[in-house]
Amino acid sequence: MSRLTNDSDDGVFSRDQTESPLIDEGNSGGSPSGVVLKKGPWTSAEDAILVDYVKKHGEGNWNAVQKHSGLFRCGKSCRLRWANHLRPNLKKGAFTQEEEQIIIELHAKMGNKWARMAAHLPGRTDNEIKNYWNTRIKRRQRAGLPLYPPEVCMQALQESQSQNTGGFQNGDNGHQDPLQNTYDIPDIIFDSIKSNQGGVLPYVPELPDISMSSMLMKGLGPSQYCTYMPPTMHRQKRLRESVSLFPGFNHPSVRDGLHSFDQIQDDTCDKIAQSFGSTFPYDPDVKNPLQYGAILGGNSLLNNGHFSNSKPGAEKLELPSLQFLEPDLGSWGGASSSSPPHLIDSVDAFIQSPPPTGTVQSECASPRNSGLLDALLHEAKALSSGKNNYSSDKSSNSSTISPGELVESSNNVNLCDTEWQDYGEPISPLGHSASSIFSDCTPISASGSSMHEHPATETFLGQNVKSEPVEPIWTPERQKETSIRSNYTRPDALLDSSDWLDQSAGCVKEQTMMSDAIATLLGDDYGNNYKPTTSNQGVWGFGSCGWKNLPTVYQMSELP
DNA sequence: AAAATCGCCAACCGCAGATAG
DNA sequence: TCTATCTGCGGTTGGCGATTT
Repeated sequence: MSRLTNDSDDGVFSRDQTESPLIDEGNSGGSPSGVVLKKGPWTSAEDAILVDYVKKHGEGNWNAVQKHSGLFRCGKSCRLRWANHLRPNLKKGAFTQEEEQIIIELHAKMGNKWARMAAHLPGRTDNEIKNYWNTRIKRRQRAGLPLYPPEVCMQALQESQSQNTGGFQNGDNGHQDPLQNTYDIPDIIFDSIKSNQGGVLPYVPELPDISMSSMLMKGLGPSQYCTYMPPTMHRQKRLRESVSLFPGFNHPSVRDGLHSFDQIQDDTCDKIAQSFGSTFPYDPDVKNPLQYGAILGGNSLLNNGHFSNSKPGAEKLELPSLQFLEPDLGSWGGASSSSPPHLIDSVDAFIQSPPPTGTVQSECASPRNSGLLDALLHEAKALSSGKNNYSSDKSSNSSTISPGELVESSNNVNLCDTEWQDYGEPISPLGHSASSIFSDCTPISASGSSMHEHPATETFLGQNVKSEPVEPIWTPERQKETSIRSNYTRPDALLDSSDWLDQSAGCVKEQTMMSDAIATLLGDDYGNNYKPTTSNQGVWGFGSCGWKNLPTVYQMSELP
């Protein structure tokens, strides 16, 4: 048959090897002589040969291994085996928490640059990191959790702001030490922020519909909006995963009250869908982050009555890095009538733009295989190209919320507004008044109707917004259940139970949805390992104090 | 107890850049 | 300058054990 079996006298080839030798397709690394090269798992004998060869000849010239060692493996396979398993100083076993944190940070900065990431993790291979990340993606997506902890995004934004190097750096960020948190964020993001501070709200009628919300949805992971989550996962499993992802929930005090944490997500989904009248059909083809953003914007448009012309089947633009986003985007993108949670809306409102009018992606194409935040930055750069087009002409963009409306909306929620002012307003992590987020996320119904009442029309920012409940399964019982559980989505919500009643009841009539959204947005690693840093608090008002109100929000949700 | 599902891991594949001839 | 080869990287697949239904 081949040398594969004939030369087994050296002990290299085990029985399983000779039984089904695979023919190397002859691509790079294949045997030029056409000998049958083995594929599949390596045996210890093969490992020994390879190790011995490398000891003698050093790394490299992998194709010569087959020629000189009698090892019938292609060069690529040898290199891979050596790099991933045989080379010295390899660290085996599960990633430590520190390593995981580093990976998260690195990925936030680099994207899917596994090799670069591996360079920052001694003893770890790119393959390991890649596998870990892919598993993490699956797990968190299934659990409806954001991919990145908030502090990662906030840190990225914060440090980018402080960096202020005045230029968008090239896509190759890997040369910087991510461990130093030198994230490369285009200044455009912060130009917008500064504009907000100056009272000149960015209004970008001609900008592609890339918004901070979409950026956040990407950066934080759209998965916090579990609406796209495939409903196939058993609730118990989701509960398990949720708990595993929220170590804090293992605490008895929390766990005892968490009779069905996964229900939170379901409820969140229900509420969101209910509130926005969508089932968020899954559409894996919709990869357009811009459309994604447009849809997000569409929500804010719903809120303020200026509906966007984002529509189903809009241009499909590829994500620079699809990864886990694809289905997520699709879930949103497939429903023009649907809207994501309010949380993001006011972000959009500040960097709102018309729906994509062209192939913006081509203008801001991220480097190949870039990661989420990476792609995010490129989008932002594209945004920057149109930044100068800011205009106050509201009429030119029916899809844009006006600054005035935002201010107005902010005033509707004095509680949140005040808190944010106390902690750094108007600089918010999202580049604008955080209170506007709260206000937007906190539908103030003039009629006082609650979301669970399926109001045919809700008043957002003084405008009537049609709400199209999809699943008439929302019940007061479920709402109560959800509200209670919502308190557990952020462990710290349990800590503060005294002052929330003092808060304006008018601020929170419909808190549940928002709290869920925020919980999903922050709850993940917040409850896990989010240790607000001083810098976080100081710059963003996003530290523990900055979110002081969140527990209130949750607790308020328990109001009858 | 069996089937289904999932997570983890290892390995392969294809592409692209670098380098040598 | 062109071509072939090597090397590295990222995406994907498949196997296997564990867990769940």
